[in-house]
Amino acid sequence: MDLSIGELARRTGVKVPTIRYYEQIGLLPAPPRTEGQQRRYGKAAVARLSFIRHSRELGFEVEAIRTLVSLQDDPDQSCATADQIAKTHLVEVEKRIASLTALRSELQRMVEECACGRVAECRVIETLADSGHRHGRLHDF
Amino acid sequence: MDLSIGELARRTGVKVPTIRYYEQIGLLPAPPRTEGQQRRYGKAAVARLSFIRHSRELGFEVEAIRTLVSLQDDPDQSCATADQIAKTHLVEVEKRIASLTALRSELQRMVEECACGRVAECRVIETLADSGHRHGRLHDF
DNA sequence: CGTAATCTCTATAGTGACTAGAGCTTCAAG
DNA sequence: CTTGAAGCTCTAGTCACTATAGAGATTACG
Repeated sequence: MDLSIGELARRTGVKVPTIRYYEQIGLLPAPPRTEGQQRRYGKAAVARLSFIRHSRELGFEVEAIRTLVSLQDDPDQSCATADQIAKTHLVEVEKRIASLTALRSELQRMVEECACGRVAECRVIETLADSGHRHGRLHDF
Repeated sequence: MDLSIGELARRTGVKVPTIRYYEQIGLLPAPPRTEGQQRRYGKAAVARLSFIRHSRELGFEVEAIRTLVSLQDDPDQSCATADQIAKTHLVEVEKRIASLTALRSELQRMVEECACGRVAECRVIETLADSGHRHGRLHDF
């Protein structure tokens, strides 16, 4: 096992520049290099990068992952922290689902009611122009 | 009706710097100014900014909104374009919901199975470390 | 009318999590 | 030994804002 960055990328599904970026921000440890300064990775790197990737797929932020990987490195510790991170994230995800579901209904209504005539009668434009909506945060998806 | 930027912000729920940003990127027209160079807005600005805000809430990207506002300004045009934008977005939203729902199940399973002992037996960490997963795109939330 | 509090101005830089490009060097195959 | 893919560093760009600094304008109150 002595993988180039490209090989590691292929095995983990993480792009090459992203791997270098993770190293830069200290999420992935700097690996040994060849004489010509090319990175060479071992099994541990594949495991850690897979962990990071899966965590990102699940929507965990890099800061949360930083905590999770440090927990993983210290297996005698209590996992209450990991549990808490996962629970918090679960709440976030549930909020997003609720928000997107509301959005879907609104879009469906917009599209169904659009008879595709002139804009003057268009329900899509009309719905968007309608300002009678709660003022929540904009980024709640 | 001669609103300061702060007043406009309060009425539409869009933050002051965001309003200036929208003007900068040409989403909101530059309003007239007082002698001291302060922006003053009328009814039309309130309407347009509400439109923009609601569109953003619904997850439309700024580029899509640019098209939508130009459609709104030109009410004799066909609304097929607006309809198309909404439909495309609906498909996107449905994908996100599906993705998040799958994610929720995984998180729920993780959290439920965590006995909160040591990290060595933690299901949260274990699930994340499990690399036996499909390689989809990372940004599909 | 004076002054203090608040608001607004511009400009620049920072956020998160990458992504893209330039211009070079190294490595593995033939 | 040559070729060309893959690697290297570094900088800048993405999206949609958000934050900060330091100045000037406006408003409310006494």
